[in-house]
Parts: sequence; C-alpha cells; structure tokens
Amino acid sequence: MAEATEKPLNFIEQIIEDDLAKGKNDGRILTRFPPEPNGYLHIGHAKSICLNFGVAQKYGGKTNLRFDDTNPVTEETEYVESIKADVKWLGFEWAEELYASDYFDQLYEFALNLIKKGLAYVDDSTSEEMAVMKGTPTVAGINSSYRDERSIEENLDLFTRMRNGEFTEGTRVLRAKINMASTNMLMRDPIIYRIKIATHHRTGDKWCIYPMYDFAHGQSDSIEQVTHSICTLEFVPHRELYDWCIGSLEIFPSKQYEFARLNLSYAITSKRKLLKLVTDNFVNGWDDPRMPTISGMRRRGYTAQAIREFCDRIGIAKRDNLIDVSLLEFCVREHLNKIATRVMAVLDPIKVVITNYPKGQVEELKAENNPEDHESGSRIMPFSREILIEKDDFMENPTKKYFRLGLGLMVRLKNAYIIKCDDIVKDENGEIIELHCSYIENSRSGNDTSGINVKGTIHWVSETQAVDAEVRLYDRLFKVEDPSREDGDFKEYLNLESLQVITAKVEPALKNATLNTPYQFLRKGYFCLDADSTADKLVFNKTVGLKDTWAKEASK
RNA sequence: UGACCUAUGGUGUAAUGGUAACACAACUGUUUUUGGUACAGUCUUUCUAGGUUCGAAUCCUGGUAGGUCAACCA
Repeated sequence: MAEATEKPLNFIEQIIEDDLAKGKNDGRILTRFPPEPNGYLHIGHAKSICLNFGVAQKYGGKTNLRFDDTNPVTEETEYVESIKADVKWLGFEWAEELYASDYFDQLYEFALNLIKKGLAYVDDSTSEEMAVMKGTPTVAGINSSYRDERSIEENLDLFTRMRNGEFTEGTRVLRAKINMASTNMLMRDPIIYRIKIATHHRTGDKWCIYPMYDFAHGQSDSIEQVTHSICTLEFVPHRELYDWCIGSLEIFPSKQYEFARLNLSYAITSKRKLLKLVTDNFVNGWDDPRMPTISGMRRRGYTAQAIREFCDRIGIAKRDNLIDVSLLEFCVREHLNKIATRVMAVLDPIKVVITNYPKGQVEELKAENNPEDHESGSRIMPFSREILIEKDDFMENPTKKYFRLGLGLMVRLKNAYIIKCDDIVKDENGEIIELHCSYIENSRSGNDTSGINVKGTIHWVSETQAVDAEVRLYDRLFKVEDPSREDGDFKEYLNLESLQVITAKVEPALKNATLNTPYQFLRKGYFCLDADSTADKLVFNKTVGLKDTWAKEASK
C-alpha cells in the first residue's frame, strides 16, 4: 500500500519526538497504564490505553501495566482480573505487570528519607483542623504547630510507631513540609502517609499505613524508570508535587504530561457513578451491554478494532471535549460491515401466505453470507408457502415514497421471489392478521426471467422452519447529552427504556450461532449472541442499528 | 476574588509565522436484490480588542468564556 500523507502528530508524540531528537534517556521510551483496581475499565480508559501503548509501540518503547493500589479499602482482585482481561482484549501487551503495592517497602524508605532531610513531619491534627489550617485558594494556609516543633528524631520515632500499628486510624499522618502559602493547594504540606487498618488485596495485613497517591505515583514511575507518565488534565496541579517528590528524593526524573479525558455524549465515564449503576441495579452488572465499560461494549458486540479506531479518530489534545457517540457507532458499523455474516431475522412479524405456492413445498434458496467479503460463501434458507415479514414492511395505504409491500404492490423477497399483495385479512377489531400474496414464479433470485423490476427488497423467514430468539434491544442509557453537567442526581437522567426485550423469528441457520461472531440481521442492524444463550434458547444483543435513511424520511 | 489549564464549522481533530483542512453529523444525488455498503457532491469554521510582523489560527498583552484545585480518594 502506498504511504499515505504522513499523519500529523498529537502533542504527546511531538514531545516524544523532541525528546528523541535530543537523545533524552538514550532514546528509551517507557510509558505505563496505571489503573486503580476499584472498578471496571471504560471507554475513557480505552483512550488512555491506546495512547500509552500506542506511542510506546510507535517509538519502539514499552508499556507497563501498573495497578495503583494504595487504597486497600476500595480495591479488589476481581477488578485486577477484569482490567487485565480488558487490556488484552483491546489488543495490547504490557511489558510488565506491576503494582504500586510492590513498592510499599521502598516507598516507606522514601518517607524516612524525607523525614531525615527535614522535609516531612508527623502531624497529630484532626482532619478538620488541617482543613481549616489549609486555607482557601485565595487565602494562604497557616503552619501546623507540629510542623516545626518536632525534631527529625521525634518524627522518625512517631512515623515508625505509625507503621508498627501503635496509633489508631485518623490520629496521625505524615506530611510533606513544603509551603502552606503556595497558590497550589496541593503544595500546602500534603499528607503523604495515612494510617488505615485494612486488609490489602495483595499485601494483606502487612501494612497499617499506606502512601497517598501523590507519594506513590511519581515514585512508582521513577522506580520503573518510566520516561513519559501520561495522565489526564485533572492531574495538572499534581505535577508540581510530582516533580517536588522526585526532586527531593533525587531519583529518576520521570516526567508527567496531561491530556484531556474523553467525554462521550449520552454516557458517563465516572467509575464512581458507574459503580452506583451496578450496585443500585439500574443495569445488570459492569458488563451490561448498555454500559460504556470495555466489558459492556464487548458483550454488546463492539469490536476491539472498532474501539481502537475510535480512539485514534478522536485525537489527543488538552481541550475539554464531548465526543458524539455517533462517531463510536460509525466506527463499530464500519468494522462490522466488513466482517458480519448476513442473516435474516424478523423482529416484529406478520404472516404472509403465498396463495399460489404449493402447500407443503419447501424450497432451499441460496443466500450470500456477506456481499463485502466474497470469500464468505453462502448458506441455504428454506422458503415455503407461509412466511413471516416485518410488520412495518407493509403499509395498507402506502405513501408515494414507500416502496415496500402494499395492497396491490410488489416487493422482492431477498434471495427469493417477487410477491404481490392481493388481499389483507383482518380480525374483528380491524387488526391485520395476515396478508395474502401471490408470487411470480420465474422471478427467483439468480434466475429471474420475469423482467419485472421492483424498487423494494425485504427480508423474511419461513414460518415453520423459523426459530424463536430473545432479542435485547438497547437504547442510550441517558436521556441527556451530557449527564455529568446536569444539576442534581445523575440517575434522574437515566433513560428507563434503554432495554427492550422481544422475541424474534430468525432463520434456522442461526441455531448454530456462536459467541463472538458478529451478525447482521439484514436491514435491521448488527447483533451478536449473548452468553445467556442456552442450547434451547437463543439470546441476541443488538450491537448497533444500520444507518436508516428511511426512518428519517418516514418521521418527516 | 488566587493559581493553573484551555479556546478553530453542529461535534472532534489538524495546519508547528506563509492558500484554514480532515473525519463524524446533517443534507443532495448516483449505484444497489439490505432505504445498508460504495461513489459523487453540498453545508458550516480561527472567542474578543489591541500589539509584533512583509505576513498571525499560530507569537505578545488585556478582556471574555469554559475547566481544574481547598479527600487521611486515585
């Protein structure tokens, strides 16, 4: 393939190329993806994963997967496992699997080191007292009385005893001695170690003090010799502290860079809120197909390739953004169109009797599996006198632009015959219960000598051979474009009709449907088999609909 | 009444002092045994006021708007 015009670099890549040009770190590039194992990964993490692993790949570097597990209260092994599975599924391989908790001993030494340098002290103030002394963004804080009165020896002694479990939670913390008057609130003597009597998912009960994020993250980067520590914009104010810790400890100078996190329309990307949806049963677990989690999207039938393409298209910048979910759906359709097996499924059936077709006759018709992929072959579909078509493919009084079935009108049954509607059968309430049609005998697909041209082609299934399938139709989880910006409880903006379960009639070939195979239900959308399927009950998820210009026209 | 970050079509992202472009969305057509796909096209842009410069989306200053920061969370 000819080399396309060079893709412009995002600002992170520019920084890396500049560093490379300057010979920084001898050309070594090491990034890291550092999730806290307190929830499942979502589409926002996918952006970060693609960025971190992507730039490393591009510049011959490596990426570590590091779990930022410094708060034992919220973290669980279940999350660790799901995160690893999701990163792998997305298609990335980490150089090393690491844990901030691997560094607890080292981090403790770092704290001791700071104390010895007179750069950290034990504070006995309550959190309320500390909050007051901290000041506000416009008013400088004041020094704690413990700040200068305690000697290095006393601080060393107290911190050691904190570690030994001699004090109860909340009674003492270790603080960095920086500047209570800094305009950066994070520099006003931040807490770097706190007492937590909790069992850690990896270190068990070994520790009763745990480092805070700011005392663990930069140092972990430094220990691993991460060259480019890429995080989201909310950490910009942390950078000064990140650099202060590394500078004070005189360790490898990893550098932090920040990009704008992804916001997706009609969705939320807050682990805390997603957790709430799960625990309050608004959805059926983290992998509910309506969730913007990687596991949810996977279950819904989104492909890793589509998600990677999406992350690539949204770009990397420092501006707050709200990406239209239609771009994600575009990427999903774009991929699925190329690989999905076409099948026929009638979601909302109405019966059609082909009155001039012999009773009891079953004909086997050939159906193409994928017009986009000529290697994909074909399959056989049974055709008979009684078939089912989609209710909205018939209109008693069709408008001019409607070119499906109407009384006296003709349509092509995909891969089969042209039929004409002769009669409408209604019940006592005037509801249409079936249609009587006649077929044009010499109009069979691939063998059409009728010379008749019809504008519409519709899908169908043969009634006796069709199989029942539960089909789960999903709509957006939220009613508003940007739920995170609305006032009040975000749950008020949930779309309570986001899940619709129906029973559809699908062609018999689908009895052999397999997990992870994308299907296109012809003219309806992309669907995939759900793990809830059993030998005698098929369950499909709707991944995404086809682009539907008729629906737009019809709603005018 | 602070510090920091940001400002380019409806939404995103490029243009790295030298012709504002690409994608999505929206809208038209053409092709089509999927009202899909493909193809062709239309639409709509540099927050504002100054300054530097032969030349500014880009550099500087002021303003405006949005975001972030006062967890023993990450």
